Amino acid sequence: MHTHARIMTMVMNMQTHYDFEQCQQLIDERLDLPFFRAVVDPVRSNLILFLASNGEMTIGEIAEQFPQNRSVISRHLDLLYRFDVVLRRKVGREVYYKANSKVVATKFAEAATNMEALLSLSE
Amino acid sequence: MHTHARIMTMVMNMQTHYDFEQCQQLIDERLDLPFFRAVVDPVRSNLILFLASNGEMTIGEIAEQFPQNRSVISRHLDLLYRFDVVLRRKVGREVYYKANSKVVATKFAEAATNMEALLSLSE
DNA sequence: AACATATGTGCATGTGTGTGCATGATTGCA
DNA sequence: TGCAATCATGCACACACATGCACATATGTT
Repeated sequence: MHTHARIMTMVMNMQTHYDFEQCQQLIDERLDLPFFRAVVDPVRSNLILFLASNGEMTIGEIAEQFPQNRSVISRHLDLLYRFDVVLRRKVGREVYYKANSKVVATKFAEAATNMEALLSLSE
Repeated sequence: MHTHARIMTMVMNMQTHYDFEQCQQLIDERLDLPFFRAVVDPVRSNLILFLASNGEMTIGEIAEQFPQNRSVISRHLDLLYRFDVVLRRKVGREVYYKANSKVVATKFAEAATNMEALLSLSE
């Protein structure tokens, strides 16, 4: 085994014992909980995919396709907007929403990478 | 551009308009919402990292390090166990828990891949 | 058997949030 | 200006769930 590879393995398996506070901070830095709590929801995840596949639509058009009330859809979309998950623009009295797929995909990819790194502490 | 590459691009960008029901089913198949709703929680995500870094511990030992009551920690761990996020074994009257890091990392990686594929419907 | 320790569980409480209705605000149109 | 359409928001209600206490259960010890 090469020296370089051995060192890399040591670094990767460096076993650290984090206490509660350290875990708190690491999770906070590497896992965007508010984002995931917004996305990992039956209605909102459905909305994201729906917008990603159907393109830009108004709140009214979207709400027609969902069992929830229009005001409920409006609030869900507003929440997703605050997390940059969807984009919106106002045209007259209508508000058009569309998925911000890149952000969602990136967030999931980042989380996967970070969790992989965080949990691979061996032991 | 090669014919093969052109076809791949077409497939990847094939634009499909899913209705509510189809989105519901696709999300259900490709995003394990119950799993993420279990993991994406301030206390439970902390527990996972804590166990991943500190190795196997009893409920009492774990609870000493957390602000929550021991019974609360017990219930959180039991929930994580039901999603295969942690492993446990009973030794005498003590219950030892440890992180099932592989499952967590795999789930996040799968979700990232699936979301990337689901949301890359162009448009 | 009697007691101590570790954990599970029933219960009450508080908090967050999803939901729909009613209403207000904004914009377009006649 | 008056009216209709679209959306935002205040409000009440329901429900899920996190929490801690008290107690039950299981196991070890004397």
